[in-house]
Amino acid sequence: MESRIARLCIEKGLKMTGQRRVIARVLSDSEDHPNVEVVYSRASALDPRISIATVYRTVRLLEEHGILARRDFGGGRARYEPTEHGKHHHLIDIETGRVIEFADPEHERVLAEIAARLGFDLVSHRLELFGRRRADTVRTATAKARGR
Amino acid sequence: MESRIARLCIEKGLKMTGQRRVIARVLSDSEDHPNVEVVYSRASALDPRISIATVYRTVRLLEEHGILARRDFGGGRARYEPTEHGKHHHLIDIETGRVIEFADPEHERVLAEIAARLGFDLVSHRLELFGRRRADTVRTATAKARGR
DNA sequence: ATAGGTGCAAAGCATTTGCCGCGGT
DNA sequence: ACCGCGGCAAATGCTTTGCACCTAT
Repeated sequence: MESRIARLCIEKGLKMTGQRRVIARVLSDSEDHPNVEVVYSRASALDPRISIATVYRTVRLLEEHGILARRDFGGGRARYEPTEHGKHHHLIDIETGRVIEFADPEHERVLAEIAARLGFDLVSHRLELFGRRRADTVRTATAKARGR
Repeated sequence: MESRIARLCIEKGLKMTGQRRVIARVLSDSEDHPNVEVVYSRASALDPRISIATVYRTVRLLEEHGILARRDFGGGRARYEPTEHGKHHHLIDIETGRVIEFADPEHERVLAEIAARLGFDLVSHRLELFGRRRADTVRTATAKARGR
């Protein structure tokens, strides 16, 4: 059966080749924020006749069509996640590189207000927190957010 | 007379070569967020015997010593600004690339709280807004923020 | 004197692209 | 059949580095 991202591609009228279907599946199934290298190795496992150039071309295409979002968590490689994944931001554990997602709807509004005050319409924004796990951490309900 | 950044270098016990003095001066005098290429050309104008490799090495050194902050405003090149420039964030005009600085002290606290809630100490963060100038913009007191 | 800085050119790394044969629609 | 896609390797753009010489301290 078609993966969620493959279905989005079809909706947009993109040509569905074997390679794209595999890459779409990998991305649909990923629960983390893989970089191109990782997408490539996962895709290769499903179908070895895929080149990394195609992965680069495909993630770019998907990004241009608003299906994927490109992220920069430091480390010099772009990382990707499906956009239809709900509004959230990222907290990167600087010791392990682990990425934790969190939502803060109120933030959005505050940022738009700041932009408006400066005479701008907010088009997009980037917000990443870099933190160190506290030694005395008690696991709370919110801390359950799945690492990605 | 020594530039502000040159003085910081001396305080830290860094060897002050002619090239470093020139680069320090360029950075001290810059009111924008230059990338390495721009720092290089400004430095070359003051003293042509400077290589771009030295600029790369120097901004890196200054960053490691906390004198410069590296920024990423998109476009694939790192940009730099002195750290002792007050806490602020950046709004990038997506049409012109112009960078506008704004401060929002309250933000800091909110972000630290979010991190704490997730069990982390906030070490650093990244916040950039990307916006489009509003056609009907009336220039207000806050809009005077100098583009950088 | 000597540890460290500099210039140059080459290497690195992530990403893009030209070319040409191949495959979806 | 036609146009776009994919593989490969070469190109690109930013940044780093090896090496031999030079300079602050």
